[in-house]
Formats: sequence, C-alpha cells, structure tokens
Amino acid sequence: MSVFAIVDCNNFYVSCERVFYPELERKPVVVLSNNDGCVVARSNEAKALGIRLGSPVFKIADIIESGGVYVYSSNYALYGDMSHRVMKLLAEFTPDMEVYSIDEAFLDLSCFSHYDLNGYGIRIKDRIRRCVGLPVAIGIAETKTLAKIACRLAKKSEKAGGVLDLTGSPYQEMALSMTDVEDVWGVGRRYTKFLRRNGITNARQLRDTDENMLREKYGVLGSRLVQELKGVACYTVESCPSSKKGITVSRSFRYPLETLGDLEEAVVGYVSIGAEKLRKEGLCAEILVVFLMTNRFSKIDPLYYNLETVRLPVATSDTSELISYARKGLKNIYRSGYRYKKAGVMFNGMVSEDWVQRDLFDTRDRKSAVRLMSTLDSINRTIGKDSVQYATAGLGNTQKWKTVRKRKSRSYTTNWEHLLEVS
DNA sequence: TCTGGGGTCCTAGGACCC
DNA sequence: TCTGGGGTCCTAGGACCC
Repeated sequence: MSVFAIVDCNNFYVSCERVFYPELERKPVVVLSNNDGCVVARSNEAKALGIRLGSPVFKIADIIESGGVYVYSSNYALYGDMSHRVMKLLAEFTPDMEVYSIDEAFLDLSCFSHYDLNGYGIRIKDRIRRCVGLPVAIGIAETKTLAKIACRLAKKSEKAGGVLDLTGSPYQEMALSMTDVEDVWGVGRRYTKFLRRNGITNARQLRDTDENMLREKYGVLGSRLVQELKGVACYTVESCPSSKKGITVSRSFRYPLETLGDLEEAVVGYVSIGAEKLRKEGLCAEILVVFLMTNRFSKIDPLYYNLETVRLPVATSDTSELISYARKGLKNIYRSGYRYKKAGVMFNGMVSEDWVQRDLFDTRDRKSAVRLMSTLDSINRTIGKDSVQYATAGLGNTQKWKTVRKRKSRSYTTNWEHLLEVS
C-alpha cells in the first residue's frame, strides 16, 4: 500500500520570525510582500482579526493599528535558510521525499505502513519543533490529495494535535464530508464555481461524482482528482525534480518609473539576478523575454503592456550578452509618456550548459565569458551579494527599482553580523 | 499615495513532416 | 469523383499551485 505524508509548516514566514523573537508568540503578526505591499503570511491571531491573505497594507491600516498587529517585511534569506533546515531534518525520516514548496514536503512512507504512522508523524513534528523551532502539521493518507486533506484537518483540530493519519481510517468519510470542495488540492476558484453549481459542495461528493462528467469539463486532471480522492494514487513523490523550464525575474516598483534610463537599470538588474540563477542551475537560455507594464489598478493613468521575445543565436547564461539583448528589446517596446509600475525578464528554451548547440559563424569569445561569469559568481558568493555588479544596473541609492523593505528582521542565520547575542 | 512574485501542467489549434 | 494515418513542435490561453 502506498502511504504519503505531507509536512506543512504553520504560517511559515510568521513562524520563522517568531523563532528569533519569541515575544511574538500568541500575538497577531503579519509578513508583507515586496515593497511592503500585501499581506503574504498571517499568524492565527492576525487571521482572527479578519486580515485576509493578499490584502494591501493600506487597506487594513486601521486593523493593524487597533489590533496591535506586528508587521514585518519579508526576509527571504531567513525563510530560505529555515526551509533548508527543515528539509534536511525531514530527509532523515524517509528514503524518498519531494520538496514541494518553501514550507511543504511530501514524504513517501510506504515502507512504514506497518508501523504506527500517527506516532511516526508525532516524532517528525517534535523533532522539527525541537531542532528548528518551527511548528508543523502533518497529514498522512493513501494519496497526495488525501494527505493534503488530512493535513488541513490536523492544523484545524485541537484533538489531532498537528498530526492526522487517515490511512484505512473509518474517519476518512467524515474528513471528506468536512472538507469544502474549494479546499481540495487542485480545485481553484473557477472549478469551485462549476462544482457548486452542480451541487457538489464537499470533498466526499466530489469523490462520488461521475468521473466522465468531470473529465469532460476538466480534462485528465478531473479524473485524477476523483481517483486520488478514492484512494488510488495518480501522483508519486518526485524526489528528483526535473530541471527548470523557465526563470522569471520581475518586480513592481515602489514609485512609477517613466524614463527609458530608469527602466534600463531595472531590466539590467533583473537580468543579472536571472543569469546568476541560470548559472547556478547549470543552464543556458535560448529565449529571452522583456516586458513592462503600467499600473493595472490606476483609474487615471493610461494602461500599457508590452513584451518582446528575443531568440538568441546561441543559448547563453552570460550576463553581459543577455543584458545587451534585453536592452535592445526594452528599447523596442518602450513608449514615452507612460508611468511604468512593473518590468521583468523571462528566460526560456533552457538547455544544459554542457549541451549548447554552437553556431559555426559565432564570433563571440564564449570561453572567456564563462570564466568571467564564474569569477563574478565566486566573488559575490564569498564577499557578499552584489559586491561586483554591472554599472548599467545603477549604483547604490540611485537605484529607483530596488524594492523597499522597511520592517525587515535581521538575517540571523545567514549573516555573521546579524548573529544573535546571548548574555 | 500605497495593490507580490514565481512556477507547473493541460488543451486546442496551426504549421509542418513522412 | 474519390483525399489516410500518424506524428512533432510551437504558441496562446486557461487553470492551478505556493
């Protein structure tokens, strides 16, 4: 029998902040997106105050004030490192796991099916709490979709204490009945509407739906959904993630940018970030996309959105080369007179750096470019991020495109200067 | 005034191949 | 007059996930 567990960190970003500032326990806490724009994580206390995920901060200013809500900018260095620690611990508990997102992992527990799975789950939960300081919830069942449902209930129920094992359990019927159809993994807003219109409101009804009806509406995903709810595993634990199919780097600006020069600095900055990611993955991109847009929420400013796709003569991860194509692309789509709110670059058509198709008439010295990039990367890795950067990305505080994070906590685990002192 | 960022998979249709 | 069968690749759009 196959057994899947999903381990999900509770209110992950908020919990990471709490580890290093325990006074935040039992207090309403939120973490914000880039430029301190929207709420991306909430503590249970903040949820109880009615703060919705994705709310723009300015719209909930009064709740923050009256509720005494602690507000943090996102600290990706901290969250990334904490995530890494959690995953490392989880790997001790199973021969096969899949890191599903920054705060979730699927574990294959099939070989433990004759054990006390609930007890095993509790051991996992306790170990993460003790070694990393983070609270997690764990759901265990015959399929990934059922495990997700178990995990959701484990989080909600006092009695479950954070771990719920539904394998072969008589409670499975009840668990499915208690789960609204929109809370099923793979059912989004669109399908919720369709399902509810057809009288399907909970997971149990969805499981007992005519599979063909769903298949027609929803394609193969529909049949898989029903099968998974019935306990027939359609998805496995993907322990070796296939290499990336694309890399996107884009940010909203704190204030609208208007000149080509300012936008160029932003695009150069994004290309630098993206190209570094490419090299880290050992990939080269064949296709580069540059895009820009004005504020889609504005009722006054005219809207403009455009993108340019560039097919590169030879797949590359060389920042200099990518910058020159990106700047050309940007010039083509830039129109003066607009107030731009966001720009970005995308790399597609990925190939491994060892399998790049060369061009007979290529005149570029690619060997030295590779050496230059690896030197650049190693300097930035050892001395610190952006120690060496392209001047066309702008310098220091003149960089208008850099995101603002006014309420960021310290990088406790990734920067020696920020190490906690105990006295 | 202020509204995030980064992904995946599936499908349908068109162009093209033998 | 009759016009097969089996593919691939690419693109755009939709839906979903965290």
